[in-house]
Amino acid sequence: MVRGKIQIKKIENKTSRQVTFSKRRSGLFKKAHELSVLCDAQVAAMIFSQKGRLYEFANSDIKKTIKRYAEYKGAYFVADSKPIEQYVQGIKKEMETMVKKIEVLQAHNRKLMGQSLSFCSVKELQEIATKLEKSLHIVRSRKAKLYEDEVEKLKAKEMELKDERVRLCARIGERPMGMPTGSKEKEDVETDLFIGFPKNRP
Amino acid sequence: MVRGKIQIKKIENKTSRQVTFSKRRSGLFKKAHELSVLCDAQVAAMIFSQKGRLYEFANSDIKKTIKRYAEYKGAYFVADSKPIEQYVQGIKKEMETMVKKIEVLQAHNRKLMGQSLSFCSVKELQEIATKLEKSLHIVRSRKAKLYEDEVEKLKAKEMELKDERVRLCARIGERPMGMPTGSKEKEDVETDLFIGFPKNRP
DNA sequence: AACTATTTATAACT
DNA sequence: TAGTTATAAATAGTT
Repeated sequence: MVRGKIQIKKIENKTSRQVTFSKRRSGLFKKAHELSVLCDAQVAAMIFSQKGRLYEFANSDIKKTIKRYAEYKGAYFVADSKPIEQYVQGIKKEMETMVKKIEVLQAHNRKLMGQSLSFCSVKELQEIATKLEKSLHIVRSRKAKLYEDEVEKLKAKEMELKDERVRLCARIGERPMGMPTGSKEKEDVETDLFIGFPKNRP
Repeated sequence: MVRGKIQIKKIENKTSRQVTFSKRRSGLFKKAHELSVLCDAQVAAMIFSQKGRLYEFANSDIKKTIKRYAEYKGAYFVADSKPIEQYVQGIKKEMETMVKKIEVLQAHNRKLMGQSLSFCSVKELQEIATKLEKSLHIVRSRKAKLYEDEVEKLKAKEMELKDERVRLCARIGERPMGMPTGSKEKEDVETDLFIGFPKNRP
């Protein structure tokens, strides 16, 4: 039984403090629940016991409530929560690496393009020149190869067309005529109609 | 006066709902305070009214309590709080841009180095060759200029040294002797000590 | 965890 | 919004 009103100050007896914690905690959560239902409010409560154990109540998703709280308050206070912080740090490091990579590539590019040579030594210039010569050689070879291939292809096509012509002439004139243009006259003559004795007969 | 126990369900009358909200809210916070003091616990509570107004209680810094809660729970749930989310989004976009930039630079570099030319057209190859020729020309000119400068410098130095020699000789031999090496023998002869009659005297 | 005397909270009203 | 009061609800100390 309650003998009188209690003072609101820390309960020194460990056992009764734990008991009171348990009772009042459930009382608090009950009240919180009733408030949320009766008044259609969004309520969240979190309690850490002395031992560090967490007890929580929320009528809706507590994370949403905390987020809403964060937005209401400006949200920055969660900025340094560790995992995100580490994540952002990781990204930043990656970015630095990228920036350096870009700088190196740009420098190399500039030199290959004949820019920013003011501080190059003769040796360095010689190296660049050698690189450029090699590249130029490769590019020219490649270009030459492409031309060569093209010529090959055209030749092949030409051959194909000639064959076709032979075949077609064979079908029309009943015998092949795969000769170059020069021989055409002769053939024309030979296939002309002729009345009377031929001139070249004895 | 209380006529009987009430049902825990939403109070439909707006006015009494607001009154009850106000009373029970303060009751809840009072209980929360008492719990925190009596049992030495860390307590935080947040309530959003129907109108969206925030009421909060915490015996210590509420932000610390929420942080502790976040750590206890794994902290990821705050990852998409808007400002950080936006920040991270911004960084990611920047990274994508960088990645693209690197790819472009690398592709350009490769071509300038005579690599990955397999899918280049003749026209493209010609453009690359032209670039390389220009670069090579610039690099060679630069190299030539450096050599030229070097030669200039050496010539200047030579002149300086000659002048110096003239000046020194003038001080030692009391008259200038800025002649090339060929005249040296003669001067040596003339300044040698000589005992007896000179040969070239009549 | 259950009991219960008493305090505390609060619903209905002013 | 604040005060009053009858009554419900919570709970301190105990078993």
